[in-house]
Formats: sequence, C-alpha cells, structure tokens
Amino acid sequence: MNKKQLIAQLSGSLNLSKADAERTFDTITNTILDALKGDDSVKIAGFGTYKVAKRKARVGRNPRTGEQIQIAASQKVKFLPAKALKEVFNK
Amino acid sequence: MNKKQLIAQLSGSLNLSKADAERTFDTITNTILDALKGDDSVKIAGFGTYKVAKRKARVGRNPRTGEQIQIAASQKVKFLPAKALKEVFNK
DNA sequence: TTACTATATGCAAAAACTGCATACCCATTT
DNA sequence: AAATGGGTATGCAGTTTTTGCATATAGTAA
Repeated sequence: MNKKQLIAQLSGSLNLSKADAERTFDTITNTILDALKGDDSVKIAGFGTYKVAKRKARVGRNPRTGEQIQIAASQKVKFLPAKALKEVFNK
Repeated sequence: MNKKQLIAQLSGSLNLSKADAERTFDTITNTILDALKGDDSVKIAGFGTYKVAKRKARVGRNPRTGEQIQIAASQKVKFLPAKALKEVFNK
C-alpha cells in the first residue's frame, strides 16, 4: 500500500475529501517529525515509539572493493513496536 | 511526547475536538495496521515505510540464570525512514 | 488504580550498515 | 496518457549493532 491508497481509504473512513484526508495525514506526520527534531521521542500507546537514535562514527567497508571506509556519525529514526503490535503479528 | 500530548497538538492544528482528533489518529494507525496484517508494506512518501519483517528462530539466554533458551521465529513491524527523513536529522 | 513501558543484566545469532550499479516502482509533469 | 525523474529495493562481504530471552522494579500513561 502506498500513500495514495492510504489516503483514499482514510478519505472513506474519516468521511473527508481526499485533499482533506491528505492534509490531515500530513499534519500528523509533520507533528511527529517536529517532536522528534526537538530531540524527543514520540510514544504512542498501543502502536509504538518513534525515537531518534544517534549512531557513532565507525569504520566500515566497501563490500565491492573490500576497502576500509570511515563512516561519519549520523542519526536515524527508529520505530519500536508496542507490545500490542507484536502480539497482533505473532498469534 | 506521548499520545495525549500529540492528540492535544493535533486537536489545535486540525481544528478538531480532542475526541475527534484521537478518533482520526486511531483510524489512521488502524488502517496502517490492517494493511500490514494483509502481508503488505505501507509506503509513505517523504516519511518512511512500514514492513512486517520475519525473524528467524534462534538460541537465546535467560540473562538471570544464563540458561540457554530456544526462541521461536516471530514477526515484527519495521519502520524504514525515507531518505528525506534521514536528511532532516543529518543536516 | 490499573495498564503499559523502560531499564538492566549476559550472551548468541540475526540483522543492519557501508558503496554502488541496476532494476523497479511511484509521482509529477508535460 | 505517456514520459521523465527520483526514491526505493536488491545483492554483494564483513564488521558493528541490535535483538531478545526472564523477571522485577520504577516510572509513566490511560
């Protein structure tokens, strides 16, 4: 499922136009992103937690050439599924 | 940020009551979950992709006793941040 | 208050990460 | 509707990172 299909379905369930459904959806993702930018984590009970994980610089390797490479520190968004979410997929 | 705070903020941005904001939010997460249950992945352009990842069975350990334990195969929801999302946090 | 979530422990094995080329799928534009 | 551009998936190896086990406690949320 891609974003377009998701929006179409939400448009139905929420009784909104597709444009409004998309606006609503974008507002939510942007709110989550803004919170994460503020170095926060976003916990959503029953769904999961979004966290910004800091990754240290380290030595990697180009798998094609085998050559060693210095990898810079970086950050990435991690999603930790809530307990309820795991159970859905393991029962 | 927790769910309550997120809902409060969305209530403002979306010009909805908190109850409606929460209903809207829950509808979205449920829609995503349902899609994932159907063995699908959910791709959201500019945000990321939710996927169900299969995890193999393996040998674990009770950290309290040190005893070895067989861990069954399982599934978990993975979130892969989109390129745009990574850039936000690395610039 | 009741429910969920984080933490903390040791350790084995799975999985992620890196560069990069190709194939592919999606979205936007003409 | 078709074309184009861009993000994303895949595969490769080897090292780093994460995962997840049991369980109690502490903290937070509904």
